[in-house]
Amino acid sequence: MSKVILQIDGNNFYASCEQLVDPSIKGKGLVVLSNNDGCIIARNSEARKMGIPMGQPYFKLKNKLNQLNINVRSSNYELYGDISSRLMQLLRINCEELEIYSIDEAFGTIKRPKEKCLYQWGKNLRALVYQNIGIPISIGIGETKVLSKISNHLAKKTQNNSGIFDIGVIENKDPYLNFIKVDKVWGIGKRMSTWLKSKGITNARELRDMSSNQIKEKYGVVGIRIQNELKGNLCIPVKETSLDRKEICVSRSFSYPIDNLEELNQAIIKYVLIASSKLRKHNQLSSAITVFTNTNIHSKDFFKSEVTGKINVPTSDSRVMIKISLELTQKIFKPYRRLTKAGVILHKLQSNQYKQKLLFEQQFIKEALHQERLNHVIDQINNSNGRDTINWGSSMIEKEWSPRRKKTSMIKTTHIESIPTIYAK
DNA sequence: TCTGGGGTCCTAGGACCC
DNA sequence: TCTGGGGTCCTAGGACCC
Repeated sequence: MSKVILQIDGNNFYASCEQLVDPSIKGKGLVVLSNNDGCIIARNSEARKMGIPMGQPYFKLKNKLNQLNINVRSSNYELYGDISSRLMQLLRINCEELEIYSIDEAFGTIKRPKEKCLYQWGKNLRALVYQNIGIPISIGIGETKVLSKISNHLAKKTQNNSGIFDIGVIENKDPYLNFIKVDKVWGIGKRMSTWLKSKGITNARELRDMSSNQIKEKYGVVGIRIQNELKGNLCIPVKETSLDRKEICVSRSFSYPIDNLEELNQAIIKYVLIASSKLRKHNQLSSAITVFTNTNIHSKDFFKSEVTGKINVPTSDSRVMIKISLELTQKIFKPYRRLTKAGVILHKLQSNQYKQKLLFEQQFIKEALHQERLNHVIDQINNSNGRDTINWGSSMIEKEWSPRRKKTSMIKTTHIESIPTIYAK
């Protein structure tokens, strides 16, 4: 029995979720837009067949989408997050280890019984997920993460595998690796693939067989690991997902450019509140904050500015973080710039289990505990009644610059009042 | 007119130490 | 003109991912 790596993902995940809650759009073209209705970030297979590309700005394709009668949805992360956690729960039961890699993707491990192909096992899991969650998945199986990724790709690309591919039982992988373009290999991005192509390396098989010295010289351990994984040597282990994040980032584009400090302050406060409540949800504390802002990245005089500040005593207290962030915001702000985006990042996160004891006067401790309880109560109210039900006064100002989301599916799986009504005939 | 958001990991180089 | 050698730790930024 040998351990194999699984790579499992939801097919066209966001689009599948939208179709799940609105079956009337099944079989028709569908695209999902990014925040601010900016870009196309997901499309179903019908839209793909009609030639709708990924990542393109919505305004450029609006007419085409209309002509082709393709449905459009703003992204509804609350819905996708809920479907995702149901999916991951089910996968966790069916794998030995599970690493949740992103909202729609996980790596897992299971034991392979004596060189046996796991096709039937995968087929059963796929059916189970479809029956219980209602979305289609693809399963790639291989000796390493990089190979299981390639397997998953093959599962999607080849017709007769019906969403499952097991490259682990294939002795001569060359024909399959020849088929995978080098820039499709997991870990090879724009820069590396440009360099590889200049060296005459165009597919995964050639990357596997090229001189490792050459890779090492240019890309160090990162490059070598990818090559080794292609050879079947496990270098990037599956690590069971801990919920301890290393950073928390909250950023948004504005619906229109802003150029004054007040509006920037309001935005930053709002993002700090979201970030700090995430932090508390994970029982973590932060000891450094970055605030940043920038103008349109596509404009000629692109401007960006960021600054990081330390927090002396690690905290998850909204009030403390707002105070520090506003000082930082002063520093990043420059007048007469048309700012289109801003955000905050919390760094150096630690578990609040080891919270530094505040060895100061009784009064100080009392105040801190008080504040902790207040934050907790605010979180509870917002969690059960929706974000922004109750919040700090400074964040309640009317925000015209808030991102646009005009086409959100109203149905959610996390609010009882949004559950659709079904009438029996 | 309009071009997303949230992460991880690695490395080079600076600050500081003896 | 010449200006040690070796560590560690931290940070900023690059590259990549979905």
